[in-house]
Amino acid sequence: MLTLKQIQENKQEVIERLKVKNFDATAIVDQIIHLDNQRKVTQAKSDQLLAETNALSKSIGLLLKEGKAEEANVSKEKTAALKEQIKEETTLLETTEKALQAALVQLPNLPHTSVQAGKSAEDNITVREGGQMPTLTNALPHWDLAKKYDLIDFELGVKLTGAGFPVYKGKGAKLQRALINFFLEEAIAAGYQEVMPPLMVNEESGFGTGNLPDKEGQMYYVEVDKLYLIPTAEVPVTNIYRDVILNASQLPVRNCAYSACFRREAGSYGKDVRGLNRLHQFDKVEIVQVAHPDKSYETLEGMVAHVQTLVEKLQLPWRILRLCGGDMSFTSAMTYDFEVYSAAQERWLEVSSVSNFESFQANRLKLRFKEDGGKKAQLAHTLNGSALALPRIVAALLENNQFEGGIRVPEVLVPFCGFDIIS
RNA sequence: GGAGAGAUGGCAGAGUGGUCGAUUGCGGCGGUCUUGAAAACCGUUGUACCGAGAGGUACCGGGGGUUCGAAUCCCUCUCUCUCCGCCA
Repeated sequence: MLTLKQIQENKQEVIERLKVKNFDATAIVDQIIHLDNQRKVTQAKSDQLLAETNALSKSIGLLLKEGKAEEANVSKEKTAALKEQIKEETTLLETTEKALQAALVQLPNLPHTSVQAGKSAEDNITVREGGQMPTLTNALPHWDLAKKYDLIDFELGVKLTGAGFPVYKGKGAKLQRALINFFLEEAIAAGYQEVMPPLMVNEESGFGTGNLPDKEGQMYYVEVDKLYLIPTAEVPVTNIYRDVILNASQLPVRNCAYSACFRREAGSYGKDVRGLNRLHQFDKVEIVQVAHPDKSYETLEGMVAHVQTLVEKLQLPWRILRLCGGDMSFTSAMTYDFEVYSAAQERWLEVSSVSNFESFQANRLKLRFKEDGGKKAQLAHTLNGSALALPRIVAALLENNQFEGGIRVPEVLVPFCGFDIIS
């Protein structure tokens, strides 16, 4: 969430920049400023009353020590009246703070000043592209290939769990492992430290990365234990740094993690959910960084460059989009999407999203750092990206590399899976 | 799941109703000494909010209560440890 300081000092700018995300913040910003001002007044009053009571209590202690019980009793009566007032003020303070918090979490992150306005995916800008476009005729879609070579069983997944939970089999399963290991090794070689996080998180973690309260319905929830299945490793990995104060010399912190990801995907339908295009459970390697505010956009470019090497090594046709304000997530200040082209579906599939959240998550997480020798802790910047999400990569690999005799496995994966042809 | 013990500052560990934001040790930072280092010695060392400042307020796992006053007493929740049971 945005900081109160940001909103108080740059009210008009906040409103203007959120227009780029098609968000009218005027009413909420006014409400926040009003509540914050009320909070300050209320706190000043309540602090002063508390100070008076504290002083009286101290004097009562001294009086009793000197055996002046009569005088002590007079003071005790005085505190009774003060306590009434304190209760009133603190109740008001609490409700004001709650209302303030409720208003604050409604504001999306400010898009970076260079982000273009726009309504939907159509307004995204292609910043780079590469790879060979496929020239296949009569290419089979990946769901047919998966059946033909017995790689993925969607119906079996329906039997075991439900739609969107495929069962990978034989070389299909091994290809998953190979991709996971390939992505992890690439990330480690690029300087990321691997972590293997829990697949469920508590409510605090969901709040820290901005998944709660607004995306509640997108996560699976285990009611009895009040735990959420993670929609991405971003959630547990970023929350490692919740309530942490780092030294500037430790930045940037770089982590990578493989995890299964769980998404309810309520409201999705049609060709978007066919085959591997949109699943309730899928595998992903995620990269996460905590960066110094002055360096976070450099960091973002570095992460984009890393993801680019992955799609290049896999020899897939790729392009990088910079998302317009309207297509960006609630929490992001700038996002690049990676898409790969799939030969049979004849369309671009999103396989990665790399974002800078600036201090938006850090503010919720209380993730801060201190300049070397500095006294004051300030909010760090957080970033993350998929590197990469498997299902659509698999879809594109199967579709683009098919030939009469089978499916060719990209060279970089052969050491990881042990075969070069699926037949 | 049953029984018991515990949760205090970066870490260790005191503190069982008042001047305790908290003794002390270690670690960190600064200094003295030294050619340099070590040792020794001296000083310093939490976070947030309000305030122009002086200063004030809150925080001893979370929440609630008793009291003029709570790290300290009571209730409750969470977590950790030990033993028993079960188990990948």
